[in-house]
Amino acid sequence: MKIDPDNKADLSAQIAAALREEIVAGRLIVDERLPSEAELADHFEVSRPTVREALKRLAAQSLIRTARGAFGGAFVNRLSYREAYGQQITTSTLLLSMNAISFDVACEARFALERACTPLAALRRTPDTLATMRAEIHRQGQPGLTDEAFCASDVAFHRALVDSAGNPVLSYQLAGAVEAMQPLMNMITFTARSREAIVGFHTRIADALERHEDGAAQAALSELEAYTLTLGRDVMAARAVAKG
Amino acid sequence: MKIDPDNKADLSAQIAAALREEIVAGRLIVDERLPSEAELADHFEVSRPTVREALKRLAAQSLIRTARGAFGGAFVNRLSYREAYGQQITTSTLLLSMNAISFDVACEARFALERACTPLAALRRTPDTLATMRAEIHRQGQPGLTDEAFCASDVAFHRALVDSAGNPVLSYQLAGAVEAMQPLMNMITFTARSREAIVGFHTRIADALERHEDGAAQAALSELEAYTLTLGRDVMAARAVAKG
DNA sequence: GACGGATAAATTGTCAGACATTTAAATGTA
DNA sequence: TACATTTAAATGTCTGACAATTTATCCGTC
Repeated sequence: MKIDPDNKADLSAQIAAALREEIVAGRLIVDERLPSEAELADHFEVSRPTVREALKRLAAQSLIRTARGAFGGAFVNRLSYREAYGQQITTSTLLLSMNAISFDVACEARFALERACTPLAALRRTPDTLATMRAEIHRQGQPGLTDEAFCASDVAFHRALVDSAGNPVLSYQLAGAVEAMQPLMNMITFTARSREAIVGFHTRIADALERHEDGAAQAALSELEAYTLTLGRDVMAARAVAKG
Repeated sequence: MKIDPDNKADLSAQIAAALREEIVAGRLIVDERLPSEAELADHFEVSRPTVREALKRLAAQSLIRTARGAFGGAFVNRLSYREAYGQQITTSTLLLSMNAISFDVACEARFALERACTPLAALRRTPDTLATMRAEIHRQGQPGLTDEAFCASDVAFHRALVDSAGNPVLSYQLAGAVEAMQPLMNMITFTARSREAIVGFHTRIADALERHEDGAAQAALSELEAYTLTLGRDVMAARAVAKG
């Protein structure tokens, strides 16, 4: 574990980078215990608060976990799908909200990614994932459903669609993307009018997957994309009018 | 900005969560300055080191940046594509390396994602992205190329393919995925034998995109996937023999 | 010998105060 | 006005201490 030259950057950032490199390169393996804060401070020739700041940086990325008490300390954390999800959703959400991504671009990316799943989903969809999709479709048809609940159900449906592909790596990549784009999508589903149409598309998708028909699923997804795009443009136009 | 109840979790984690929520919810906007460390310590009724640990957690996620000096402080950071890339690659790489993802699953996910790009890439590929792909293909054919350089060129080619789709959100999602999976892929391209075949597939893909033929590009990608899968299984089998 | 509770040790979490460093604005001077 | 100096505000770092937590060990009792 190498030391820091006369770098001008923050010491805690340098130390965090050094430890991160050890972990990423596999020289510190999962569940291995890092030296104690005092030992690290001694090794890097800095004070304990500086070491602690470095460790907190790693903890923020879920690279380590800490335990107090004797035989406690910092341990290399096995990054779970769940934690990775959270990281990705936070990153993607902020990236989209902070960079003025146009609705069209986000929409295109989202549906392109989802269409990547349908060939596998048509092949491998299980009674379980189909039941989940049907349940969400049914919920989306309930009259008393709030807008928030409808949007949440929408996310759950698409997540089930992605999970149908039976590939956890794919699920990880896409669930984050779909969830991050949901805030952008929400504004357009906030009308009772469009719910019926969306339920129709969802039903077509579920039906197609149940019949193992990839083509039909892709077609339904593409039409849903086109419909979403139209609604989005209408909303944008309405906003422009309201503003001007 | 709410305070912390009698929670047992670390104070710095709680404070970081509170500030993160402010940023994600948009109540702290880009380039807005956070209160100084002393003011935050006063507000949350904790010491300055504790506040600093919280701020370092946010800095690790690129949510804030800090500047020293008068009128310095912590500012909400505009998350750039570049930073988001880095986050995603780190997360994805660790997720894959720490969770015993099978080669087949990773391979399937990667090519499924790439095939999601070809319809758009066939439509929008530019002379620029085509030239990049051709240049990388040429490099991959050089006899003296090291294995590391070949793998790097392979990544660059696939990245150009993704960029051809002309959708930055898609590029962000996929470049991270492709790059994270590269270490898994590397072991199988470490044979001179397979280079020629891979160059052939790459050429077919570039040709297909140049002719705006999505179907041919998808076919070439699928064959490359099948070939990669075969090579991977051979390597695995050879390893099993060597071990047993 | 076995069990249970007090004790000790190690480690992280938190605090207080101080000093160093950096940066930009304010001030003073030619 | 232009330039150098001072000043103030903020982050970066250090020292030392204490609190809280957890495990292992020791010891007495049954």
